[in-house]
Amino acid sequence: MADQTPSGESLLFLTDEQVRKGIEAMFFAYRGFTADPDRILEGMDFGRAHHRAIHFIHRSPATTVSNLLAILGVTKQSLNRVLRSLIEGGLVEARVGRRDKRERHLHLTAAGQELERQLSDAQRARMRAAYRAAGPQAVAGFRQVLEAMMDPEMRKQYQGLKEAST
Amino acid sequence: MADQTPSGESLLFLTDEQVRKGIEAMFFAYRGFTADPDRILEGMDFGRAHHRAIHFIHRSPATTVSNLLAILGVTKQSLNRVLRSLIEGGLVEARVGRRDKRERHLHLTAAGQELERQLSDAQRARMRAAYRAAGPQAVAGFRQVLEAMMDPEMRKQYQGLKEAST
DNA sequence: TTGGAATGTCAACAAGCCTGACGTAGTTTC
DNA sequence: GAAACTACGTCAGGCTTGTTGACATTCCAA
Repeated sequence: MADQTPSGESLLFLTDEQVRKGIEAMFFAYRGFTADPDRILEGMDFGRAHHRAIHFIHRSPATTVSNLLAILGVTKQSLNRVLRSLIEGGLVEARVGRRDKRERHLHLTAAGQELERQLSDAQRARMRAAYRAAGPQAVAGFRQVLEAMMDPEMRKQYQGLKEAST
Repeated sequence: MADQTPSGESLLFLTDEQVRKGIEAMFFAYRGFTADPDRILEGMDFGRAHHRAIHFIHRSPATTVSNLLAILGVTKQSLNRVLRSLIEGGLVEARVGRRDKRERHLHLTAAGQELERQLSDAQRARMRAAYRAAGPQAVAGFRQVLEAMMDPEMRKQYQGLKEAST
């Protein structure tokens, strides 16, 4: 574990310095990415964790707790706290499963949908502005690199959501 | 899928659904992005916050606490705790400013440099693999979109670091 | 020299995540 | 129908990272 000489991988097309620049870009961009929803949520009793839950419940209505667990990658205790406050706040409804009564199927209430819209409008606006500034080709590259950066299981989750209807 | 009524901004070239997909890509990719350093740090007494501090001290040696504050976007009290443990751990050295004795100039010790290399090697390896998988053109797009996504002040910080030598 | 601004430190607390242990209800297996 | 397993919830306690408030030191300018 030593050499820094531009041997091996470095020859491809990028120096360590360029890669490092990409790392910093991720750091700063992620801050921007979360800034708008965070601003909206502050003052309410909710935070980023609640936003994530709302996002994926919206995306996959009637999803179960354990499904959400797998997507979010947190412990059930942690998710449970979030879910409980969302349910108490009247944003999420947990319906007992018909086929399997152990399961809870999660749905956004009207208020939940409204907050979801507010949050994702803000986040989408920034995203869209960035897309517009960078152009369609850049967007394709952006998505490609991000996808390649995911852990394999995460990539599956991500791709699985693509046509999550059915 | 759903409606997608191409009203308003959607006319540009992307549906809401496509933008949403980009949002999820950011979420999952950021998890991968931090996974390797997190794994290395766990077990040590340090965490992600320490990694960030180490990264930017490495990047801009002799930087001051308030400079680091501006880059990291946390409160000075929060940064101070991180810095203190890094100093106690012998990874960072804080030298009192010569011109202005109120300032502390931050440097990595040999041990600090070693950890930095270990962390950034891991992170760069993933980044480089993603870059390689996606190709040079995708990388350019990736960087363009991320840059456009930053808050303006963050973008300045980011670009200011480009040739941070002098 | 006195007072304000800049810089950094200490103490206390909150949010959000974690592990571990346990409880409950429903389902499956034998 | 009993035992084992599954999905979910909860209590207790801990860690990291963030926050605010109060304070010390240093510099500079009136």
